[in-house]
Amino acid sequence: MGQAMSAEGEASTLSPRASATRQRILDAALVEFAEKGLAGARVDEIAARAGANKRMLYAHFGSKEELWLVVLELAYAKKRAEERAIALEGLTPEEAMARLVSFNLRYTARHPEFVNLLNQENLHRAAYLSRSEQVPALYSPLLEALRGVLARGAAEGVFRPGVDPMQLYIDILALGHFYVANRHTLSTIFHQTLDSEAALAAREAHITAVVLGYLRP
Amino acid sequence: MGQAMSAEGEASTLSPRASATRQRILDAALVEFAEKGLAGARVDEIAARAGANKRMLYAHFGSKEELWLVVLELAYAKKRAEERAIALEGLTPEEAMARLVSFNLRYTARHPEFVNLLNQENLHRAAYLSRSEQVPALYSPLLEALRGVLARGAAEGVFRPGVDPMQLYIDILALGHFYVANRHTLSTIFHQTLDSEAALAAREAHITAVVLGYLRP
Amino acid sequence: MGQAMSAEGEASTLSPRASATRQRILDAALVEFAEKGLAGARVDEIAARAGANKRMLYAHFGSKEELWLVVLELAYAKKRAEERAIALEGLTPEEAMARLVSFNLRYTARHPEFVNLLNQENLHRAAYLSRSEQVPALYSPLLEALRGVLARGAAEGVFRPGVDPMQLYIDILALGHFYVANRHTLSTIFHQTLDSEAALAAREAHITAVVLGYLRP
Amino acid sequence: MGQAMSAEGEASTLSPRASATRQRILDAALVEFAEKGLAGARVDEIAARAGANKRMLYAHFGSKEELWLVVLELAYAKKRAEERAIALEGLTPEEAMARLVSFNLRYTARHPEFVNLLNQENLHRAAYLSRSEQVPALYSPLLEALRGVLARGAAEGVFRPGVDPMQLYIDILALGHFYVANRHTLSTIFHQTLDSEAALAAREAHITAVVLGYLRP
DNA sequence: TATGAATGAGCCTTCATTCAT
DNA sequence: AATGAATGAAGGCTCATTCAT
Repeated sequence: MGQAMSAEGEASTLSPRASATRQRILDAALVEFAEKGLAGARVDEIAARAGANKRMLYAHFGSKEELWLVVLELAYAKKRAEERAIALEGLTPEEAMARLVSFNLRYTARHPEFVNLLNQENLHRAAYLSRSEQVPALYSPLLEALRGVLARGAAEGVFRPGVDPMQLYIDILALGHFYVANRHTLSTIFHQTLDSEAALAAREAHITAVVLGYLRP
Repeated sequence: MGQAMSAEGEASTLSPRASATRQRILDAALVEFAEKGLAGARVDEIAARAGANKRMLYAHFGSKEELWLVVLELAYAKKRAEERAIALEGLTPEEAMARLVSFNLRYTARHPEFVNLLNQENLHRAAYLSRSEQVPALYSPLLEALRGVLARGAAEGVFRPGVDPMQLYIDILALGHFYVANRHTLSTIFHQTLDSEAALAAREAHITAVVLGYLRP
Repeated sequence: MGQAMSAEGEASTLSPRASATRQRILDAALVEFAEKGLAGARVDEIAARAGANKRMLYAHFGSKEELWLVVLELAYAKKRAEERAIALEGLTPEEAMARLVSFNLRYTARHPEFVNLLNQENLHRAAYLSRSEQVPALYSPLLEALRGVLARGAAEGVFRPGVDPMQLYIDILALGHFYVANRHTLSTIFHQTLDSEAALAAREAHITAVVLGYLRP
Repeated sequence: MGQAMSAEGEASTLSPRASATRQRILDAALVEFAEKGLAGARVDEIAARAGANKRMLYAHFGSKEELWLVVLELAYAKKRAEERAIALEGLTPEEAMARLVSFNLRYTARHPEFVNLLNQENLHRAAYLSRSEQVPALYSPLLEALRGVLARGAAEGVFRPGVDPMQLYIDILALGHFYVANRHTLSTIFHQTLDSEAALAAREAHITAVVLGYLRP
């Protein structure tokens, strides 16, 4: 993974030069889409940022909307790849849960583009994501892993039983994602800066306590 | 701010006819902005939906962006007005908390426009909201009320002590708002419909349990 | 007729100013389309020629292709209106036929735009014309009138019997239209100028002789 | 002219492979130009149809417009080659004339690309053809042959005297070419299919009768 | 000879905004 | 107060053509 995982298959058939151009366009598109949204993003701007010709964007991706989908898929894949790298099985249930909570908050904070992408995609009622086959496939293993941790915790008597893994994963996403996604409006209405490392650490401690507190038997 | 302020403020100085036109434009703008976002919304479409002339839109609001701000302020004000109507003081701490959690989920589900508006505004780093004086003022009383409930619960021994009311309120918002805001992508990646009343009721029960479970001493 | 017969109905509902703009766009479009064809015509150029804003073109006609159809319909309607004004019934059969032949050659020569329009439309396999309801309706009366002349001539013993009016009308069109439509390539391959009034008069005499010579019993 | 000249001229100096590529481009260009016209034709599409690289097209022909000229010249040359093969001298004057009429209709019907090419070239006022030295040279012999037939017919008392061979040849072209070139619009306005073999045979009989009927003394 | 990648100009269309009435 | 017409500046996309290999 790591390197942004070029829409597999294509990379191998492209010349190094074309592949590099493609990647620069993807990088630029991610920035532009995250900053301006799908409707607000400008194709000219993406091309300029990529140091590429606009025509190349169309040669590689066909349209602004198809480019959006590829960017979205890559963003999901990248996050899931990092998340998957957490070896939940080797940790105590509490530790595993804390790591998941922490990872999601920290990843989101490190990658605010991701939340913007998701918000936009939801504005479009997931019209693009629903055409993706690869993204949903990324989440089945995650739910299974989470189910395992919950079962283990319940068996060990450290977690309450009967917790729905999907609901809990949504909680984990929500507690981190919402904070980051809404940091600007929240900062405004609460007259506080939520972007600082201190604020983030406080949030991390708090939401870890929320999840673990809830899971107590 | 200034002339971009709340509908009520101006209503008194406008003729009934002008006031009605203004209101129809606001209603239409809310729908259009919520559906398409700020960049995606079309001024023509708003005017058409409002059954008004485009020129009127400019006469009343000056520009698309100022219209956006007014719509946003009204959306915040409306939600807070309903939330304020919950008489937290007359309820047990647990009941008060459950009501807050429930209200926020249900309101958001009833008004998905609101989440779209917030997402868009965050995309713009709260650039418009930060020009509003009205909205932040709506949240100080809320935090005070919440602080009261937490203190009461701690004093009665039913809540853990030391809970930060702002963090908790963000949790409450997050657990409901994120679910609704991301229902399309979540439905896609989890192969489930999250829009149904049954799904919503399940979510309501779950997040109430999360908040109250966490608050246990 | 005369004045280019604005796509009826609409004219009455448009303000004089809008109607004038619309007409200027139509006039400009006819020139541009005739000179460059549908694909070669430039919307910018049409707007500029019309002294209008490009946006107006879209407000009135929706797209370049819809504009094309309107221009085409008007061109047909205009020619048929003039042709219809020939009172065939009051003439001897020979005279009526000669007038039809002559009119078609002269009209085409006066309106070379018309042949260019038709050629383009045929290149597109009549894709636009086939969406028109008004144009085909213009030709039924013509065929009836021609059938009447042929019958009269046969009855009087001056025309051969059994002549198909459609085939004959196509001949009349062909003998005039082809000459004008292909005057540039014909001039080139025959090393002669076919555009002059003298050449046109010679052609007129010749094709009249052809048609009447053929019709002899 | 020069390097844009006929395929044969260059074929001898090209490698077999290059020659084959050149020919495939010409074939593809004929199809594309005939379908879309000069402005509507796409260089990418021609190269793709030819299974060749776009760069090859430029290497062989220099530009889209020069390619157009070569295609046009070849089309003329091909038609004239077939027409020349009719041994007019060995036929009776009537038979010779009938053969010419028939050939022109049938050739045009078999090669509708040719009429599209001519129409486009006329749209451009023969700008490309006028740069050709080859094509006009093809038509002098034809006129001479036709003049011979007419003289023979007049001498034998079967044709009227004084017929201008050029005018008559234009008639022959017109009666066939116009029908084929305008078959789409004619079918539309006359509510009839003119493409069928039956329709074509009827046209053939009719225009033969027209020409021979006219030529009667 | 042949190719894939790249380019810049330009095309059709749309937008937020303003003018004239 | 309200309207229809008009505008100029992009915006997404495509084209003929050329470069680098």
